[in-house]
Amino acid sequence: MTLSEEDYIKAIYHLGKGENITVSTNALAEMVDTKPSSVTDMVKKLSEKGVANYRPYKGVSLSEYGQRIALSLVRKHRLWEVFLVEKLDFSWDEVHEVAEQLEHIKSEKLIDRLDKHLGFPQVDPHGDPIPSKSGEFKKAIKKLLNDIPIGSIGVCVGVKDSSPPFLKFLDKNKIALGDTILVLDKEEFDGSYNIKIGERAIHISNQIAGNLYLKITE
Amino acid sequence: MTLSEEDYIKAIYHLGKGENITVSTNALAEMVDTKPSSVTDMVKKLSEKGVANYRPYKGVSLSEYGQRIALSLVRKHRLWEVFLVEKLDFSWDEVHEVAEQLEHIKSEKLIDRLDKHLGFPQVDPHGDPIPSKSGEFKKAIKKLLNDIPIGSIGVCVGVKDSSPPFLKFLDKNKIALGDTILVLDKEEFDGSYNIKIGERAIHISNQIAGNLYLKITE
DNA sequence: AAATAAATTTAGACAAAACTAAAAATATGT
DNA sequence: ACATATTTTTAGTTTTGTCTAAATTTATTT
Repeated sequence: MTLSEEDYIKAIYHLGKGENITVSTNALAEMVDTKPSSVTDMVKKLSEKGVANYRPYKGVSLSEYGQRIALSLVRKHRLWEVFLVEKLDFSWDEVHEVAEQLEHIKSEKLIDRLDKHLGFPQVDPHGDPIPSKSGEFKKAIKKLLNDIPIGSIGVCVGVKDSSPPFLKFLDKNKIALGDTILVLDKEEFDGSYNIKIGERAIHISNQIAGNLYLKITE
Repeated sequence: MTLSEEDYIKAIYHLGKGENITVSTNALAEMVDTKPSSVTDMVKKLSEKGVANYRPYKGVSLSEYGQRIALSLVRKHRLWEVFLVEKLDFSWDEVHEVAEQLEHIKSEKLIDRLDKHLGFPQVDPHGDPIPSKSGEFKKAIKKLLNDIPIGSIGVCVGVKDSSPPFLKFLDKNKIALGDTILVLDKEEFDGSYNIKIGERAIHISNQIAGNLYLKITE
């Protein structure tokens, strides 16, 4: 696959939310930052190659084969993101652009070895799961901390309330986006939580918990 | 610079041996695996861009600017090679193809961080020096072990005699291509050497030393 | 120094991936 | 249901990097 073809495949995959949903020409054009007419051309080509199923005026979806390719690209992308954060000290929000380039490197051995080097990580720095070599992976969902079962592990991916006092609280308690959080238990009395961030256990009110989004994989 | 342009720049650089030598169209065509007529086109473009100096029928050389680009590509290539060997356990001879792709990734930060992650290596797995960020670097030369000064450090890059008995000797003594060798001293009596391979000190005859090529940087 | 050989360039085409403008199909509003 | 708006496709160009074949320049022989 060429670089462009791979970009389209990934775009179809992401617009279809991982399910095998048909996506529109316009949506695709927006996603890959090009004109609809260019999308029509490319989508015909992908269809001829057996990567996608295209019906004029009806949209495109990925074939089995196309999905395999998409998952392999997602796998590469997320492994590189882990590498950038864990080994090269990139921050949470700097990795995407570089991973977007690295995911196109063609070498099976490279990815296998990278996976091993990183200790076979299950999720990327945004809490999204990394597909296995054979393409299996669990879905991730974003939920408020007070809405997920005790014992879950998730990655902090956002806040509901972004007022200065709340952000200040997070800062003071060293809770940052990208942190991995384990939900230890919940107090029946006031609905407060004991959670663990890395090696550090802390206690937070129900109100705090209700403003923290975690990404968890079931 | 596009991928193709970068490939040409690197080819001009390597054919010119790092010096600023004028390179022929045919030689370039062979190097980048294309037809001479395509080279003519590209070389005109590079010249217009200020990357190269081209005179019809006379050949091309890199401009100052082109040389800076070439050195940055060489730097990236060699750093990635170190990464592949040191961190991902690739062997000596598997790294080139993958590094050839990785060198085109565009991110200054990525390379700076990679450099740091690797401990600011001075040479790649083939014993070739890694240019600094600003483009300085020492030349490497290939010499027989019995032809280099005591105290030198070099990387084993080849053998003069490749007969089975000699290769067997190397194997038995765990001397392999890519090994870093320190020349400790030379016996006046028989011209034999004490050398250190990694942490291991061994003794070899002058005849052995005369058949081992090391790459050293002065 | 003329004749031949080799290297290089020019001219014209092609494939990939994009674009613009116009046409066709589908969707929407009243 | 008809008119209009939106979406999508078609047709025809453009750019990048390549190619082939022919023409030109440079190098080598004799």
